[in-house]
Amino acid sequence: MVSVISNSIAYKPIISIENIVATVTLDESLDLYAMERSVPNVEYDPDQFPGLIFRLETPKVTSLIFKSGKMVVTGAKSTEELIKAVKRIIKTLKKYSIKITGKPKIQIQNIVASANLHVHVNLDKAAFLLENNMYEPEQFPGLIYRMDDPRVVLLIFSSGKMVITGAKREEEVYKAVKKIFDKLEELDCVRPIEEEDEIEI
Amino acid sequence: RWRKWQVRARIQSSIDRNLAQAMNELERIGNLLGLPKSVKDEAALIYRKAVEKGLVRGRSIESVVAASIYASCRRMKIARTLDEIAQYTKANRKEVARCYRLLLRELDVEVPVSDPKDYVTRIGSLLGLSGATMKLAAEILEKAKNVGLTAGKDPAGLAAAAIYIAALLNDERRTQKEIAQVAGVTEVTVRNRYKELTQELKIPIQNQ
DNA sequence: ACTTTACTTTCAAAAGC
DNA sequence: GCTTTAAAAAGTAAAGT
Repeated sequence: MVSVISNSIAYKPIISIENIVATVTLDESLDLYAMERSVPNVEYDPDQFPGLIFRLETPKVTSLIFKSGKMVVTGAKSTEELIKAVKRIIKTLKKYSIKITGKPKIQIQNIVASANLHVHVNLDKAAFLLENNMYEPEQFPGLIYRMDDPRVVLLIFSSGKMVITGAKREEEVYKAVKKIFDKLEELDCVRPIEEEDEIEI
Repeated sequence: RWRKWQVRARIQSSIDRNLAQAMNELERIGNLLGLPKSVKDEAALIYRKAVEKGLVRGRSIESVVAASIYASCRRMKIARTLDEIAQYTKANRKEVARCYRLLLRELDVEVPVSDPKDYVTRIGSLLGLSGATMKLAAEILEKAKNVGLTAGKDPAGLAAAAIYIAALLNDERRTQKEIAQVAGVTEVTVRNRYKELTQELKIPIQNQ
C-alpha cells in the first residue's frame, strides 16, 4: 500500500456518569435514635455500623447519616440530582420533626463513570506498554490503570468499554477518557470494531 | 553512637527472626505444592525484598510468603492458581491476592501476563495426555490469542477448553468434568470456552 | 441448558473499633 | 485494616427451574 490512508480511529466515546459519592456537612449533631423512631424505612444498627441508612426513592440515592451531623450520599447520577436529593432528604427529616437549621455544605468525593470507546483493546499489549497498570485475568477481566493526571483509576476491558473512578469533577472523567484513548492509539493497542451490522431481525 | 548501633542490631535481629520463620513456611508450602528448588529460591528472594521494604508489617508472614510463591511461579512460568497456594495457608485467597498486588506495586518484581499455555502443560500432564495433544492445545490457544479471543478470560479455563478440544481431535478424549477438576474451573466455564473456541476458530468436531 | 443472583476489581467519605 | 453505601465493566460461580 503506497497511499497514506487515514489510520487514526475516530474518537466518539459514550460516557455516562454512573454514581456520585458526596459528603454533606450540617454542622449540627443529630439524634440517630430519635430518627430511627420517627422516620420510616431507615436502618440503624450502631453495633454494625455507626451511620443510619436512609434511602430516598426519587432521586434514588442512599444516605448514611452520622450523629455528628455529617452524611454520605451515594447513588446520584448528576450534580443536579445530587443537590435535589440532599434538599429532599433534609426536607423529609424535617417533616418527621428532626431539627435541622443551617444550610448543608455538599462536597463531591468520588465520581464513577463508564465509557465506551467503540474499539477493541489489546490488553496483553497494553499491559506490556502502559506504566502503572495491573492486568491479572485470573482475578479480574479488566486492566487496571492508575492515571496520574487527572488522578483517577480506569478499568479497561477488551471490548473498549471502561470504568473510570476516583474523579472529583466531571471534567476529570472526560479528560481521562480522551487521554487514555490517545495513549492506547499511540501505543497501537486499539483496533476498530469490524462492523455494526446490527440492522437485522 | 552505641545507641544507634543497638537499634540497628535489634531491627536486624527482628528481620532475621522474620526471615527464619518465613523460610520454614516457604519450604513447607513449596513442598506441599511440589515446587522445584528454583521456584522456592526465587520466592525467597521476593520475600526478602518485601521484608526489607517493611511490607510484612501488619500482615501475616504466611500470606506474604504465599504471595511470594505465587509471584515466583508466575515469573518461572509454573502454572499454579492462587487458590491452590492459599489452600495450604490459614489465609484465604482474597488476603493472599491482596498481598500479591502489594508486591507488584511496591517491589520491582516483573511478572509477565499469565499465559494459558503454561496451564496446558500442567493440566495435560495431570491427565496423562500425549505431548502431541498438548502441542495441539497450545496451537489452538495461539490462534485464539491472535484473533483476540483470550483477552480478559481466565487462562485456566482457556487452557482447559483447548485441552478438551485437542484431546478430542487426537482420540484421547477426557470428559469436561475431569478436565475442569484438574484445571480448577467449573464445567460450565470449560463448556463456554469450548463453544467459543470451536465456533470462532471454526474447528470441526465430529459428533459429541 | 437457561435464568437469576452474587461475587471478583476500582474509588471516596463518614465514626469507631 | 474492618464495618456500610452505590455504580459500572466482564468473567466466573452457584442455585433454582
